Amino acid sequence: MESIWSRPRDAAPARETLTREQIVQMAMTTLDTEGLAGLSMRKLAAKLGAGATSLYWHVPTKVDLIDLLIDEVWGEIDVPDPELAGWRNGALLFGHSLRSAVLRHPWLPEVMYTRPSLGPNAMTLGSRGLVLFGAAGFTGLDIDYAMSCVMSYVLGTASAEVAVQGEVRKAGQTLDEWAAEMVRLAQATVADHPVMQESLRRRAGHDVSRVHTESFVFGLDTLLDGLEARLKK
Amino acid sequence: MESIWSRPRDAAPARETLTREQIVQMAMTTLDTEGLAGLSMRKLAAKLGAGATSLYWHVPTKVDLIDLLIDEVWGEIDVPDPELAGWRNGALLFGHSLRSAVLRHPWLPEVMYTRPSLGPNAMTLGSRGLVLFGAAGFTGLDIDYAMSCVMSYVLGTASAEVAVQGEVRKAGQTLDEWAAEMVRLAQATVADHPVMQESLRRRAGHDVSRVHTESFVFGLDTLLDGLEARLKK
DNA sequence: TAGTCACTCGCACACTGTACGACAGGACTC
DNA sequence: GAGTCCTGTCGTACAGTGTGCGAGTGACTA
Repeated sequence: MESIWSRPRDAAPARETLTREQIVQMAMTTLDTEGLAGLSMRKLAAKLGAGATSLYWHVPTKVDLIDLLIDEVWGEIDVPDPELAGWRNGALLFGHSLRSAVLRHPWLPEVMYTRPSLGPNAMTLGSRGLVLFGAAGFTGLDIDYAMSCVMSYVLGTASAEVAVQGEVRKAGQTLDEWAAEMVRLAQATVADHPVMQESLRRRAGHDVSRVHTESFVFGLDTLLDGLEARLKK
Repeated sequence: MESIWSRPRDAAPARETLTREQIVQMAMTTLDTEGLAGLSMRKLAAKLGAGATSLYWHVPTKVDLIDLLIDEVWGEIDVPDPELAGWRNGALLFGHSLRSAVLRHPWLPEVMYTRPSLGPNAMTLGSRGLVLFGAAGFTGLDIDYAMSCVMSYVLGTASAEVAVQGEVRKAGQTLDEWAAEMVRLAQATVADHPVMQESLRRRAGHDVSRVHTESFVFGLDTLLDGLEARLKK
């Protein structure tokens, strides 16, 4: 449980100097544009006009830096107040906010499942989420369960979504070009999977990213329906 | 869309020789016991009594090797025939099978979200899943949506679960020791998050891995409830 | 016997995270 | 003003990484 959150920060800076905030921000834009593989301490330092090992004064290790970045993302998500939106609307908004954060930061799934999130933003995200599902009427452990099943679902779908987006970008195609090639290639590959072929044909006509969104909404609605039903029992 | 699946395999071997299957299997046990960071081509080759670069005759790159390993995992999951189990029971069993596969191979989340799965086992998994949800009564794109929301939910929860397990193992504690320390530490850290503290206190009494399972079942049931309700409309 | 193919492997390259210790400059104490 | 500390920078070095290249070896075929 030794983590960057449990160690105290240092006092005030003295002269014109690198800051942890600068480092985090530059790392964030690097990650967003070049992906996890594009982030090295040397390159990051160079972008900041600093020597490679200077970063280590501000940040203990690269892993800790990434923990900071993850928590930064948690800070971007908004969890509505159930008083204002109602719990179901709030959960819906929360889900969409969470998904779009993952889509904005496609490197997140690659790193977030290596370590539980214990940073300050993760904490307030958790708190507000619990408030939301507590307001819905859940009690005891069910509050936690309701919160975490919505969160897991959203992160799961969004993660899968960025996986195909990453593949597509690497191939230098548009999503629809990729999907089309996928269908063509499937004629040969999945010859013995008629059910799979049918599924591919179903999607072929539609805009790929719309299908992704629709699929996401379908699942989220279904899950919230299930939660609502559970409340009425 | 250039992937290891689209390239043809080579002909028969000649003399006593390394095989792709050996490599895959050894890599699998290494990954399961030492994690992703413990797998390097050099060390893997050494375990097989081979030179490092010999592996590259059998496998194009490390990334491709990992693709093979991922597909191997997909092959372990069973998707029941809806004729035998009924769709809801089938989906339940599928979910549990999927979750336990992730728990057996905790390195999976770290790699599976970097690229869509297109291997043969992924295909049959997909096919059988579609059959299952087709049998439930869904039609058109809804079949795909139903299938993928269950899959995303299960993978999402299981991924989060292995994240805390990994942290715990790294700390060399049992799950419950870790949880206890977590609660203790939270007294200070989350002082301004009373809702979070309450949640931690709720869990404190219970066996941690039982709570995980319960949480998983709660969400899966809820999701299937939602799907069932959708069918009746 | 010669040649070809399947396979192995040592070396080398460019790159990684980061420990260490030397250094510089501002701020404090005497 | 002199000395000392604390904050911050950075060059060098180490142990590792994935993998391209080309030389080598054994078995089979003509």
